[in-house]
Amino acid sequence: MKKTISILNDPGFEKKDQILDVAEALFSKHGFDGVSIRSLAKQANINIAMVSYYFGSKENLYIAVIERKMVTIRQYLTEAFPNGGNAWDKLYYIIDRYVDRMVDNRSFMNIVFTEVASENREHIVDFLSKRLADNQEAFGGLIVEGIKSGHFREVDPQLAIMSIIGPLKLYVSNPFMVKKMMNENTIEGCYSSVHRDRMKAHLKDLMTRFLKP
Amino acid sequence: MKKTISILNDPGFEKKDQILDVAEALFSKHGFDGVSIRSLAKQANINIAMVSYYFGSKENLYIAVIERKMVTIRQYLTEAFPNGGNAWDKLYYIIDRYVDRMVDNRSFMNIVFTEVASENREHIVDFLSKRLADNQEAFGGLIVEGIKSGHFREVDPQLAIMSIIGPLKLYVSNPFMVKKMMNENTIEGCYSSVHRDRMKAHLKDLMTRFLKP
DNA sequence: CAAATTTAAACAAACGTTTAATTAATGTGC
DNA sequence: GCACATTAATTAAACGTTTGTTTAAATTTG
Repeated sequence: MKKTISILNDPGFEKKDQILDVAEALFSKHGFDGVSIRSLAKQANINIAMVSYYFGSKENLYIAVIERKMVTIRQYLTEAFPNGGNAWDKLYYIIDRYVDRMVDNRSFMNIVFTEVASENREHIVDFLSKRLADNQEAFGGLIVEGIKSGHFREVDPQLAIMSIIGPLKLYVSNPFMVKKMMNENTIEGCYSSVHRDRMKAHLKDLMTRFLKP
Repeated sequence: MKKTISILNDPGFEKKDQILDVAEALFSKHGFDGVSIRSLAKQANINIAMVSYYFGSKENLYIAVIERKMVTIRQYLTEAFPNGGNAWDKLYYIIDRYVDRMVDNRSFMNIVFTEVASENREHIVDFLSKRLADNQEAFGGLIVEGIKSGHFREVDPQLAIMSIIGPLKLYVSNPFMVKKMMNENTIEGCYSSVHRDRMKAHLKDLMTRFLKP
């Protein structure tokens, strides 16, 4: 027995997480079908049988990758929203948080968007699209409120949401393109605090000009 | 021999194009590795050996899908640009055209973005990213010009480009999401002239507010 | 010792591709 | 226009690999 019997750790926690980390990165880059158990095992320095041992199957591993991050995403959603401030303050706040979350979880977000677009595994698609909808409603509700309170002009909330998520998704899911646009040599450089802040400032500026009456 | 020997048609033109049509749709939705020759042959109503017969290999078929559409894309780029009009007119014109092109070639654009993001096949990535860069420079040059002429305020051209392409890419590559947002039941409904025009109007509105001094 | 982990080997199924035989279409000489 | 040779198109079957998964033995751990 290698496992540490602890209330804090699941059995096999470290190795499972090590596999999940590699799996997330690979699934994000090459898609479900583009990742073989053997290549994954090689990169994670494990025997190919360990995937079945820990997760049962490749599809279960894929689901496990998603569910692990879903816990994090759910925490985001239940986080306390700042009470004070008007619609503008709330919008700026949520943009800041959203950029950080998307950048920090960009591998995962890639998997989510790809999975939802492919419509291959119905139950996963349903599950993920609900979570995406929750996220978008956070923006949507904010914009509707802002319009009601008179802080924002009357815009189509859904197009407003797309104007935030669109550029941000482009930023986190196309490092090759972004590298060129940002004049950076490494992928990490693209997501340094400099460019993050640049994106935050831009999205806030863009939405300010778009929403102000 | 079935082929019609004609200057207008390549030998086997119709069947090749029939295979390419199905291949483009499937590669777009499931990715290169997600498409098997057998499933493709079934959907295209051909024998599995026909892919090798016409294209040599699966990867060559993939390249053929890309190259076929590249001819169309190149035509777009060499099209005459309207001479009259100021920076605003040109911007509105190019947005209208770009939305139509992206929507009409959405399967292909999906393949392009996925391929560039995966960085799997270096020579294809290089080739495609150059074409993408050309497209983006069309926007970029326009914005820089507009700033110089005083029609636009001084913005970061690259972030401006991302603000156009981002929402548009979201629109054409996530029909599942868009179906919900647009309250449409079918994918075709999402790309009807109604929603196309809606997207055009929105992007023009968005950029107007973003760029006006 | 006993239970959990790790391993190498083997499994059937699916993969891309090739083969050899068959069918369909065209060109040629008359 | 017809028979025949030729070339192209199409097929079913088989090829060798790679796939995800399982097995049974070996190793590590408590």
